[in-house]
Amino acid sequence: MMDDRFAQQLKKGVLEMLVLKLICREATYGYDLLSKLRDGSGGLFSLKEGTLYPILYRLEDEGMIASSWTAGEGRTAPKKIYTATDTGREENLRRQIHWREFTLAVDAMLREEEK
Amino acid sequence: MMDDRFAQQLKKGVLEMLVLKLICREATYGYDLLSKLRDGSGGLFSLKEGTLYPILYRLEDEGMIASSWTAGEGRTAPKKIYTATDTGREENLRRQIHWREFTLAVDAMLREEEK
DNA sequence: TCACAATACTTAGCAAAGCTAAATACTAAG
DNA sequence: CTTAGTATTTAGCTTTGCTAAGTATTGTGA
Repeated sequence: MMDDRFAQQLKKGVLEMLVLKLICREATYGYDLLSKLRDGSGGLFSLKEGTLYPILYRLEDEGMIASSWTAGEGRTAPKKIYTATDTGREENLRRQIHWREFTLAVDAMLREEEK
Repeated sequence: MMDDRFAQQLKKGVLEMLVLKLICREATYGYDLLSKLRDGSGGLFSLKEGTLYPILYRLEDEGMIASSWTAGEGRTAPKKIYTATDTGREENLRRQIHWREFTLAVDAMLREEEK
């Protein structure tokens, strides 16, 4: 498993982008996001709660997402459901576009021929 | 010009990967790397010296690159020339492979259809 | 009933790396 | 001799992912 400093640093920014994207896709809560990130990335984004929750608080502070509590349906503890705001959806698009431009630029630099 | 927190964070790790790559391609020195990064990325990686030099010291500390001074040829100040070591070349390949896998995984998550 | 596992959220503190800013030094040109 | 261009060094800040530990609720099984 590759989980050295390099692998860790690459996630900076990307993680928050993915969380925002997932919430834009469908309103959901923290613990569920952990599974979605883990399963949707082939294990590459297997976060501990301590990594995810601060991201959610940050996104909420910045007005990208909004939260509301729901009583634990059936058998589980109460959940804090997060929904994307309009600001969040705009920012989500902006980030995806920038991510695209960014990776294109990096790939171009990596591709340049050896001398 | 997009240079907010998001844009900044995306560079984490990538910058060091690109610097190592450029030195693997051809032995060179700090100030020259600044131009190569700026020009090769369409201005996306327009670093100040204070960003680049710590990367070089880190790579040297870790044995990825080695340095030697050359007297300023012609009209300029002395230069510290960096050359990739065998370790550095191996690590360079490893990082490029990981970068590829990483971006593929992220792109796959971004692509998943909206509900 | 009562302990335990599963679900779910919170918080504190650390480490890594990019950023700004400023200082130093050498050479050529005016 | 002053200024501009080249080149390296260093200090200190900020953001964000990481580990680790803790709290609370509910259903299940001994």
